[in-house]
Order: sequence, then structure tokens, then C-alpha cells
Amino acid sequence: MKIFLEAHPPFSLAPVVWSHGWAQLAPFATEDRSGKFSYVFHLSSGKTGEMTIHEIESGVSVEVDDSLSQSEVWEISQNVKWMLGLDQDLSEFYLAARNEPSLAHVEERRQGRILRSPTLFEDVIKTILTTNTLWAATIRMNKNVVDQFGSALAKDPSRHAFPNPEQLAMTSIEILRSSTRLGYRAPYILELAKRVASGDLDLEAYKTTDLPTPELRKHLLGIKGVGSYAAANLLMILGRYDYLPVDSWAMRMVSQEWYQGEPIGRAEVENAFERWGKWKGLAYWFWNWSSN
DNA sequence: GGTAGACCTGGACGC
DNA sequence: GCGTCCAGGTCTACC
Repeated sequence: MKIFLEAHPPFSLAPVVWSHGWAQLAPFATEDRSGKFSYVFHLSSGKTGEMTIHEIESGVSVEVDDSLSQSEVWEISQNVKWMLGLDQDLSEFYLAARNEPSLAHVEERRQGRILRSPTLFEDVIKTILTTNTLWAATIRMNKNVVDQFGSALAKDPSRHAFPNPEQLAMTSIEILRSSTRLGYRAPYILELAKRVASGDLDLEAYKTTDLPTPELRKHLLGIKGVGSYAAANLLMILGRYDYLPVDSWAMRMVSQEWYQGEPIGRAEVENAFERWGKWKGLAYWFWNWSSN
């Protein structure tokens, strides 16, 4: 079965899929740089399956199993719309970017959307797994989480969906440390899974909340393992671009761009993009670094 | 509010 | 093969 979903123009699939590293993390799987990808899902009905997404003229086509019910198809459609930001209108950002040579490419390349997971729960865990480690270790830790706790795909049991909070909440810190190799992050991940599974924390409500961004940021910082970098990263995923995910790479890039390679701090990175206001995060994310 | 040290893993390197 | 060093953000204790 194929589901056709329209995107707010301009849209191109590849720039979304490769907007950051998420496409390299299970249960995403890509074959090439075209943007076509597959994702193993686990629906609220309990069904596990695979969807394959590729670009069509007006948006995307989502290929799924024929046996899905109407409500399951609706759930998948909603998930894909969120994952790819199909409804996002970035015309205001494009207008501002036209006068900046280092951002003049974004409209032509249809950049600006950032790939998301279907749930914020998955994105928070993935974000915590990116902190204080190398990218190769993030890929490994995430794969362990998916393979050890996610539901297996019937047609290919070597592939799994991302575990839901209930599945993850049943494990222990010891297993997350020794078997999943999450290190000091193990208690953070388990606490998060338990809070979401118990209903104490409604992460998915943050997708549509009217809370001002500084308030939303405070909520995110209240999650153990989420500091200023992770919070800014999650705000970007939520479509709030007024904070910068400043990490060591950002400080290196800004230093080389404007400070002749001198050591700088967080404040200098913030200052460099202050004039972009509510588009600060996107300007930083898609900046054409002269030294990159 | 700012700072120092601990947290943990795996890759790189020297022996 | 073994030991040491290092990179990477966040948390906690302390000032």
C-alpha cells in the first residue's frame, strides 16, 4: 500500500534526511544519498512494521504493508508528517537568508527542515546518547538500545523498532550499563523511560505546547542528562530556533570564522548569531562555514 | 552565577 | 597485549 503525503513547498526529501545524523541511527536505514529511507515503526496498536519513504513531485510516498487498518494508516501519516516537517512554512527564514551570503544557498537547496523521530521520547534518548561521546559511540549505543529492547520486525527479525517507554522502563541500570554500554547515561535513560511510562512526564505534549520557548527549555533542562546543548538541540527538533546547541564543534567553527582560531567560549558563539533572533538556530545549523 | 572534578567509553598511541 | 591519554556534555558540590 502507498500513502501519498503533500509537503508545504518548497520541499526536497534529501536535505531533510541529511539535515543531521539521525538517518544513520536505527531504526532509520538509508541505501544512498537520494533521501529514500526506511524506518521500522511500532504503532500504538502494538503492530510492528516497516515503511519506505521516497520523494514524489508534491511531497512523499510512504510504502507500507497492505494489512494495516485505517487508524494505523492515519497514525503512520501523522508520524511521517512530523518526522519530515511536511507542514512547515520556512518562507520567513528564506526571506531573511537571501541577504546573507553564507545562507544564500538554503532556499535553493530547500534546506531548513530537520529530520525527527516519530516521538519526542525517541529524540530525547538519541540526543542524550550524542552527549559527551563520539558519533561512532552514539551509533553503537543507539543500536544496542534498539536491538535489545525494541520489537522485532517479523519479516526480518534482525531489525527492530525503537523501544517505547514501557519496554525500556522494564530493564535495569545494571543491564543498561553492562549490556547496552550506556555508561553513566544508564540511570538517566531508565529514569526518563519510567517517568514517561508512568505518565509523570508527557513529552509528546511538548510538540504542540503554547509554552514560551524559555519555559519549554526549563522543562527540557529538568530531564536528567539534558543540559544546555541537548536542550537547544531538542528545541530545534521542536521547531524552536532561538537557542543554539553550542558544542565543541560550534566553538571551533565560530572561532575559525570570526576569531582567527583563538579559543572562545559559549558567549562568543551566541553573539555571532544573535542578530538572527528566532531563526538563530537555523542560521547556525545551515551556515556555510568557510573552514568546513 | 561561576568553576572544578567526576562520570564513562572506545579509539589512538607508545611501549 | 597492555597501559595511558584524550575527547565529548552534564551533574554535583562548592565557593
